[in-house]
Amino acid sequence: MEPITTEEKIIRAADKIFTQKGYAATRTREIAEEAGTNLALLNYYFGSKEKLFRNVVREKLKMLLSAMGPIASDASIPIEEKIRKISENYTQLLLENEELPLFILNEWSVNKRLFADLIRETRQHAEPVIEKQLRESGMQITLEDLIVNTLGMILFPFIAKPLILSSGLVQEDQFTAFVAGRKEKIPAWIISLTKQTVASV
Amino acid sequence: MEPITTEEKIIRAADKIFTQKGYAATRTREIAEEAGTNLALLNYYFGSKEKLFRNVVREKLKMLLSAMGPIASDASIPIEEKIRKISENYTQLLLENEELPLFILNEWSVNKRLFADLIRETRQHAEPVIEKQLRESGMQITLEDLIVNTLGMILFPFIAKPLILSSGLVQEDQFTAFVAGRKEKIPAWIISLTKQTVASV
DNA sequence: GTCTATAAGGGGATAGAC
DNA sequence: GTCTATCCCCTTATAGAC
Repeated sequence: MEPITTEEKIIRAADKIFTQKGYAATRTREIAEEAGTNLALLNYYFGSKEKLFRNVVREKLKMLLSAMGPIASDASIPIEEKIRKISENYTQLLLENEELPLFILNEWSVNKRLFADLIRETRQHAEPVIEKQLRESGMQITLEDLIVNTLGMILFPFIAKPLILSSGLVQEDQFTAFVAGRKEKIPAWIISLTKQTVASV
Repeated sequence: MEPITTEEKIIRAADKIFTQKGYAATRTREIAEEAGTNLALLNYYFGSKEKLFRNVVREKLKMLLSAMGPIASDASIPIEEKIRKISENYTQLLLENEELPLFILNEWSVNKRLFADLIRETRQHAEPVIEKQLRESGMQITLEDLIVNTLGMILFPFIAKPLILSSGLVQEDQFTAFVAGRKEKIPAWIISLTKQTVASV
């Protein structure tokens, strides 16, 4: 077991505070305090608040995309199995990082340039693979809708957690069970809505 | 046509800047400039940045909830019709206020106390009504899953818009058509997944 | 009601001792 | 590598003239 370096302590503190409060509301002094050190060392190691933030976001974004990319772009995995695995992986990841999706999506909307840079490093290009599998499977849904529905079902409970709790729809101590339960249901739901024929109005 | 008062100009400017940047990143000077006035008047009318923010959030939250509440809590509307109307209303509202859901959900997660206060003023209590309709309809889904799935399908494209555009899944100039198309499909999707029987694994 | 000028404090960053 | 002290700009808020 390596001792934790000061640099690592700062990264972990930054991770925690930035993810909780977002870039703008975060004070570098608070990160330093959380890390058990001081402001000068933060700048000594990372140069500036912004550089430290880029560091954190890069890791978080990688975390978020790597729970999906390798599975989605593997042509040997059938599409139903992909949905099952992604639902499982993501829910697991998010249960350990509940603030992750809202943090990433919000910072993304505020700072599109930063993410445009980072996404170029990380892209997986799974779309053509799934597109092909989708055509061959005869599913009644477009690629865009399939992906948006799947991600929405998985991510939305975490994004809207305060609303869900405030409304009393789910009790705080049952939230984990709620999303864990959903991760089993989501694949079946997604399959069922790809069997949808033209709706009678 | 009434002339727009200074107070109203400030509110509109605050609405725009807060919604775009969030509370922490917003500078009161920028709101004043956007309103074509100055910092002193902002404090003359609203007392402080925070009070102005509460004002904006109250209206935005009301806007978000009123697109759903009155329909959801009306026991005379069948459940399928509710889903159809809510999908229609929300999508329309969000097309005119794309940043609304991410703004509200993000500020909510940062400042739970503020929203706890505001939600008490605005609550609709539609859950018991829908719960009853759900039991009588024989749909194979829980109330929580029905609501989370429906809201997720409607809201998620707007929340994840930068991700959806960056991935190339939808082109910028087709985003409106994408979500407008979804608002017709969502009711059918939701119905289809409530017909889901126990999945064979 | 509206403005200019300024107070008071917080924020990120750095100098320089150890 | 680590710390304390400090710089200096920017922010919110207010005083006071008009």
